[in-house]
Amino acid sequence: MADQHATNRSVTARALAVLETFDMKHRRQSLAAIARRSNLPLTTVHRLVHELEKNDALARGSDGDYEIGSKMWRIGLLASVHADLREVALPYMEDVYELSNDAVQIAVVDGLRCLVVERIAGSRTMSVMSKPGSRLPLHATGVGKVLMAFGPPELQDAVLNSLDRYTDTTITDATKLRSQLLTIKAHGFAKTNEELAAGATSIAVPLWGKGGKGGKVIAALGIVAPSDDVRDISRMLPVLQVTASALSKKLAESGY
Amino acid sequence: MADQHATNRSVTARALAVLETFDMKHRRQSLAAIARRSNLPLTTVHRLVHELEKNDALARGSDGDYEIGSKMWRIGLLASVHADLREVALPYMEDVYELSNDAVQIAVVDGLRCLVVERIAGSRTMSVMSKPGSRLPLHATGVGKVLMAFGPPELQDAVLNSLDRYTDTTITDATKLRSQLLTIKAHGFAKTNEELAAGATSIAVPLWGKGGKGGKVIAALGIVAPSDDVRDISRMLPVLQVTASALSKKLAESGY
DNA sequence: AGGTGCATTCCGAATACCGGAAGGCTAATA
DNA sequence: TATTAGCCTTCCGGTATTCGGAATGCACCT
Repeated sequence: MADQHATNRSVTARALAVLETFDMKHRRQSLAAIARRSNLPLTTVHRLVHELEKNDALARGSDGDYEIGSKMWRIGLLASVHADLREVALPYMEDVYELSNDAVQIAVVDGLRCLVVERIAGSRTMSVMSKPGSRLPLHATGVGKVLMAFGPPELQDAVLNSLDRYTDTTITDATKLRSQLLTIKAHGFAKTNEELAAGATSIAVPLWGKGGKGGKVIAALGIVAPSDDVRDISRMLPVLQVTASALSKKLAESGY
Repeated sequence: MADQHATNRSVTARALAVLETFDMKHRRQSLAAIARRSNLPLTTVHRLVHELEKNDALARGSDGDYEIGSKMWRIGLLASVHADLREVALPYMEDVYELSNDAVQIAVVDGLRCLVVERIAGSRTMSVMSKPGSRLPLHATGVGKVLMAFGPPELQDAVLNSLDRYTDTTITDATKLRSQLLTIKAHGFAKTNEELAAGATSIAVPLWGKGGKGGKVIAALGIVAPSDDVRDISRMLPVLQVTASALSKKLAESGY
């Protein structure tokens, strides 16, 4: 199984595969590294990478390594998550941060993961895990569980089908999680306790698009706090709910 | 002349051409619109767009229109302008903003234009022209003139070769601009007065990478203010210079 | 009912892409 | 200095992939 790569992939798909070998941990890569990570023959990558470089999609550092070019950046800014969601949500997130002083984040569903669209936090806060652009597991984060709970059944089934473990409190039992999702949907918020990383709790609520609570959940808003904090993270629930309600309206206005 | 398009372009180039038809004014486009704007046959675009959609590079709205997908956004965040420059510069820019209350921006050279990497400004400030990701002319902006003045001669020649006019004070005389560039290089800063848009002045200074003032200029930091402001924009020069110096060191540290 | 604009499917022909093989380069090894 | 082990690059013949015109089906005007 596992995508026998190479053949049977269009040029476009291969080119994208090349671009996808880049991530936060691999911002600069040698030609050979790209070839390895993309499962493509070296010569093929060589050709593709040159083509991409010629078109400013990749840039080449002085040491010969490749990196994502500025054209990719410019194009990426036009994505809806950025231009529509992030742009509108940021001021609201700042309001929440003022009150909580814990990391505030907003996320959407992306495939079977949860894509962090924006995150604000004090300089010292928590893991590097959830930078904007990170893709976290749906079942082990507050925002993720909200997105699952309010998402389509197909999504739930697919995710429930393979629940990776990250800590010893990660919920990996499908039945248990499924019932938790029902509770979340009923109560309108989700909590996690050290399910992704030790020492971190989180709480999250849904953001609704056009049609308000009758419509669809388009994103989730949540905060992450150290689990040894004497203040209970639940105290922030009302703030999150009020903010989510205001933000939802705003998002609906701007066409979401 | 003028790229007879179509033939003689690789698949990769065509795919990128498709992506490039998107910009701030065209965030969502129909298939036909993409075809028109990319100068590619409709069927060809149809195929490419499908391929891109299948790979999450494009997404399709409910109305059938296409938009840039989240994958593009994620990849774009890895670009050096974003992850290295913007990330480091932002706090410094905020300091400047505190003091000036005018739009603060940072830009790099991108081809024959000047790419706005980040900009902070009060909600009411100036043109929409310079959002992050915008590509402004080099010869009619403060940051642009700095980048030209300290840039390689080839860049200067190329730009001086066609100086578009935007206002009646835009400098379109190559000789005049060339001498101004010398002054800028000597004094270490550039000013503009309504050269890109009526009612706006600007002032800008260079940011140096590794090697300090002996090294290369990697970006420019500037502020834009209404030209009818009673306070002279030049009062901010010292602040810009001090900030630029501190920021340059920081950039050098983080490998720039 | 005819016209315009858009999206989609089909298919034969052409060509742009594939990727193995071979050579050149710079370090590290012996 | 010879030897290995990386990496990057160029070459080239064969074929799989892409190309795009033509034709169809919409939905919306007039």
